[in-house]
Amino acid sequence: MQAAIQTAKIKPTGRPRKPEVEARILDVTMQLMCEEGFSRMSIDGIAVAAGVSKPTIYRRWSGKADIATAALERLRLAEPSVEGKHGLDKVRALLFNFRKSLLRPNGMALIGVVLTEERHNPELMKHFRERIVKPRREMVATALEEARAMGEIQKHADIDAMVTMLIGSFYGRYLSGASIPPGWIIRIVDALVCKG
Amino acid sequence: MQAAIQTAKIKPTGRPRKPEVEARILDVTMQLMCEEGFSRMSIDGIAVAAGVSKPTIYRRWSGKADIATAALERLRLAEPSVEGKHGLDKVRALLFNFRKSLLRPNGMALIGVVLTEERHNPELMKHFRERIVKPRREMVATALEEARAMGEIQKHADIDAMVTMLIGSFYGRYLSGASIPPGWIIRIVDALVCKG
Amino acid sequence: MQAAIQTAKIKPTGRPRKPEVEARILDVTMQLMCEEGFSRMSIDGIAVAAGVSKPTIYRRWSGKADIATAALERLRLAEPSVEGKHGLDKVRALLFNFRKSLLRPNGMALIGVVLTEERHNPELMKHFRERIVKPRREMVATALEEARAMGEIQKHADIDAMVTMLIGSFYGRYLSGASIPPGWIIRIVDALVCKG
Amino acid sequence: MQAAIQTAKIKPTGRPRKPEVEARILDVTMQLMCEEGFSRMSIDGIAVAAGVSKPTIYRRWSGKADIATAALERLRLAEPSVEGKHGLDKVRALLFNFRKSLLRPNGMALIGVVLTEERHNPELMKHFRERIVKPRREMVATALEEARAMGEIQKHADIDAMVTMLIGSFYGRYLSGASIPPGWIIRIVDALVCKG
DNA sequence: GATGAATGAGGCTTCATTCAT
DNA sequence: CATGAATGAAGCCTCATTCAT
Repeated sequence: MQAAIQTAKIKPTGRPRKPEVEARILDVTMQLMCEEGFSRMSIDGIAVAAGVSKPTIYRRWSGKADIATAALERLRLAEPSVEGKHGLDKVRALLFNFRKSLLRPNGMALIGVVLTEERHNPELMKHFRERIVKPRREMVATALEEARAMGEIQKHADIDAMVTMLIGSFYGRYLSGASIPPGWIIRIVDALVCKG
Repeated sequence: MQAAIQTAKIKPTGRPRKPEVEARILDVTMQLMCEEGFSRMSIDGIAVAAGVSKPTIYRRWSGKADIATAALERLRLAEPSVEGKHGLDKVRALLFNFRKSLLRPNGMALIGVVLTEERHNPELMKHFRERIVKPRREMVATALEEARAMGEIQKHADIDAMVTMLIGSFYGRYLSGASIPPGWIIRIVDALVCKG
Repeated sequence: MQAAIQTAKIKPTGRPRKPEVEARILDVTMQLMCEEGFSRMSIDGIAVAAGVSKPTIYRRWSGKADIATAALERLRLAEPSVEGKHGLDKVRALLFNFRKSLLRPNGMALIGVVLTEERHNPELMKHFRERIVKPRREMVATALEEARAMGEIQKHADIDAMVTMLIGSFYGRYLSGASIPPGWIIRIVDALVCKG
Repeated sequence: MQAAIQTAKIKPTGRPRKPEVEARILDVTMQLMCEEGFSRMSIDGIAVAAGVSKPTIYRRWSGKADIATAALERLRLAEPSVEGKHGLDKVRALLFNFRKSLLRPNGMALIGVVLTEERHNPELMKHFRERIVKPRREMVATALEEARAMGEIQKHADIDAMVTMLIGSFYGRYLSGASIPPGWIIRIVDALVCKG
């Protein structure tokens, strides 16, 4: 990290790259990839939408797959705060955020892309897992552990399975064609909790 | 005369179609679509792999989207028998079949395709839901109802949510990057059943 | 001619060709050729419009050019009667007929076709000249000769040039983009006749 | 600043276009269109003959019809000088030039193209009329008016008809199949002039 | 003889990528 | 470094023609 900062201080020769260009290109790439899918997304389209020329893109990345990878790599799970919530309430709050992100336009499209491209561009899936899936799972798992500690769920609950079922239920619901109302979150959490 | 009309098999004139061609084309289409995705799949590729010429394809379908739709439309949930099982055992058996189909090469790819193409070719998603998702959900739901009747699960269990979570957990698991061992089925069913 | 009739009496073996089919195909061919031009005209289009299959066409003619040629070959200058007219009046009547045929939809299109195809299918131009151009020219020339005999035009008038100018003026007028009103005929005939 | 704006030749950025390419493509297009007709002419053919790639063409024009239109739009009546001639002499000189252009290889072919394409690409006919037909007609008309002023032709001569007949006679002659010798010009002018 | 099916060849257009200022 | 231009390789689709009943 320190090294990186030092490097940044070396005055680069030649015309420096405008830093916001990079971001704009990757933003546009992500958007187009979600809208069109990887194959249909064109470098031309990215260039036009980002307001740059194609060589400007190729100077930074080596090809279409590389750009897409970079766009995915930059992804962070932008999770709104769930401060102040605890245990199952926190779980529900996290799932509520998840729901919101899925309901955004093209909210599921990225999953389609990484699945479709898994064979051709495994990097995409890899980054998607690292940047999006894993953090979310960890947050939910932590909250569930807290709930367990609080006695809201059983001592021997299979937290890993629970995380997967909670999150997976959204995919399942989407693929079934049914809408995902806010109440869905109540239902799935209830389904896991014995109220005997 | 009436009889004649009723029974007359309309004699088809002209050269008959090679009978197996249709199936071969659609098989190949489905395979390529899973391997490459809709966009990358090419008519040329289908023609070569099916051993026919392109016009032979175009005589039957009007274009790429039409062929893909036909391939999906032809899909049926080919569910191996779960005869003799009942209640939760049947649920587990059904999920075991599901697992097997997902673990096949490209088992998840089709989901990627329909998600990616949802905007451009909504027909694909529609058929996927009708032919694959819905039948499977109904089978699992029926088995769960049976389990409920048998007292294996609670009276007021939210069966719809359970179906979605069970099936969805496979998607969640796949996207997490973890493998899906046979024991997974035990775990997710257990997670839903109170063993108070 | 007699021989032909005798030949016709020989009972042909096999299923006889429906005679009106031939005519229908050629009619359709001529029409499509005028509407679309030779290249754009398709055998498929002819077959569909004539209500026959493509091999039915290929059994009779050897290819696209052959069909087009046959269609042109069948053309006859269908000149409405100008009986009772003489001299310049007859000339004007003939030109009036000519005008009418040019003003029909696609009236000039055939000329476009034969000119465009002159290099690739010289037969078309040849038949067009023989069946259409030449007969019309001869009729006009004869009428002009009559007019000369009647003293309506000068003794030494260059009848060949006059025919060409009269007829050609319609092409010139069409290409200029101006309409061709009935009065046009009066004007061009007047232009050739000295009224000193 | 104002001055700067006014005089500044906008510095073009990026790789400049090879300068002669445009002209070469349009030349080739015109030639192929005359030789083959619009339909038979292919973009591939143009690209090869012009020594460029197809995208180089598509960067400049939006499609086949657009290229053809551009080629026609670029046409100018390249009329050799008729300086020093006046009245009917000038008319004859102009017609002599016309004759020469018609006798060039494919001299009539363009007319075939515009006629054939009139329905599908009316722009072609429009440009042909504007660039070629109209200028020529105006030149001939002007010369005829001069001749009239000089007393070479009658006061009340129908100049518009005369122009059309003179020019049209070439089309008529061509379609008749007869050659167009130099003497033709003498004959048609004589035919219009009373030598009583 | 007539039909519907099949095909090889080719046409238009676009894309990812590289070049030349 | 950024740009507009150029390109080879496909991709989709259609056509003239032939095949097999």
